[in-house]
Amino acid sequence: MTIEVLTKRADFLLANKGLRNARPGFVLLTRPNQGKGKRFGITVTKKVGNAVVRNRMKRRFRELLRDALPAEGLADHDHVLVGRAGGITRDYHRMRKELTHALEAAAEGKGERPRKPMKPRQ
RNA sequence: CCAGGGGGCCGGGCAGCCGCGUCCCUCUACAAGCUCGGCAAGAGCUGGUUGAGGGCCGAGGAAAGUCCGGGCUCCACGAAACAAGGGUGGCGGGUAACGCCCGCCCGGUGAAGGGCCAGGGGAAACCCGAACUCCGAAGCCGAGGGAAAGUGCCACAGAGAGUAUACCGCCGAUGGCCCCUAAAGGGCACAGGCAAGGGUGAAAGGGUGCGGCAAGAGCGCACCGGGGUUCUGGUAACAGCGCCCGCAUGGCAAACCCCACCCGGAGCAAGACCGCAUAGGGGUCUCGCGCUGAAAGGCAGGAGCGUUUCGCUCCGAGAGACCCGGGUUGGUCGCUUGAGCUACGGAGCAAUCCGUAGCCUAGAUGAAUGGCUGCCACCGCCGAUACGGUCCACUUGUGGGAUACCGUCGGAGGUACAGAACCCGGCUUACAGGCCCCCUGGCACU
Repeated sequence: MTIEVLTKRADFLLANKGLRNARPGFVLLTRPNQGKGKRFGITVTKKVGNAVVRNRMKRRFRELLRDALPAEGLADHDHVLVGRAGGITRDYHRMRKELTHALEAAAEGKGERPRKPMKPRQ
């Protein structure tokens, strides 16, 4: 089974209404998507850094998700990782374990309630 | 060796595991089209899609800032002139072009050093030589056209700031007054003369010296500066020699302005096509509805093209304003062969250009070009060490001592700035660190 990538802005806005699980390097958003399979997306805002920083963070997150989702991902859910300050400097393997725990918490229905949708950027 | 400078190049490497993007190839599956077939079975070909495997290539010197200049695309465009606005500004060259680059000119700055010189040493020859000042290379800096075309401004301070001025001061020859008088002389600072010195200032209407004078002053002279000009050299900017002028017109043009030259506008969200959507949309208000014709259309008229002339376009029975609704956040093309890169040869001081041969070197779009691990490399820091060198001593191959230096060993760290988004030529800014080359002056040696 292939894992699709989210590309539409509307999908990200919907995911923002799902469960939030924050970790030092990232925030994991999960939300059921009515049987469209496992999908993922990555959000790194300009607040985090310049283009080099943002691209590097996206590559690391993509690597984390590629490793984690097939086994640990939630079926028929959208997964969105939001970049935070420590996303680059934090040890990769440590973040990998943190992602596992975040996914487990999401599968059990734990996590914060959704925040209010942010104002559209750009 | 000392001193002062300039430029170019690179900007981590290797290995393992896993992964991404374009393109190509093989196989598999699916349906389609075409051809061949007895129009049967079937075979072959073409492009597409799904999946698997393999191969090639895959960020920068600034990809950045978006400050200039182009290509390309669309819009406007009949032409020229003029106006407006913007830009550039020593001269020559290079270039597709530039506000860029190269060479040169001018002004300023510029180390060691040199000239002049007070003075010192010396019997002399000669030597040393302060301050001021002058000459000093490469390099660096210069919005570097015009201030005798015009207008304007020059704050504060100051007496006076561009028709110069007279506060302190100097003088008071001449005239006046006073003293003493035979005469000479002396005094006062009244008339008046002066602008040297002081003071103010960013700037005081050439500077230094000598003469001159009552005191002064280009008043006269010498040198320096400045202006004009003949000639010579140079493509030119300009430079040099000579002659003349006693000096007559300070700064600001990044204040207006004048002169010369250049310039249509918008940008790949350009633009083209496909799909979707709208169904040639709806509502309200205002103004208008001339002639001809069956109609299409034509004419009058109106509007626009910066202006003018001729000319062109549109409307011509509808037009305008406002509100509501729809589309532009799908796809394909544009999209990478280009002022291209490399090598060799040639022209040129150089920027750069010419010739020949070879090469094809990212095309993503929630945006590929990577993630993790190990080893190495480089850098400074901390610590250890007398094993090698530097250092000291002498018995000249031994001893001593310190960790300041180069090595050696160990440790904890760091490895920058930064990510193509249509493409080029520049500029500017950011940058851990490494490598290389060159210029100029001086000293020493050969």
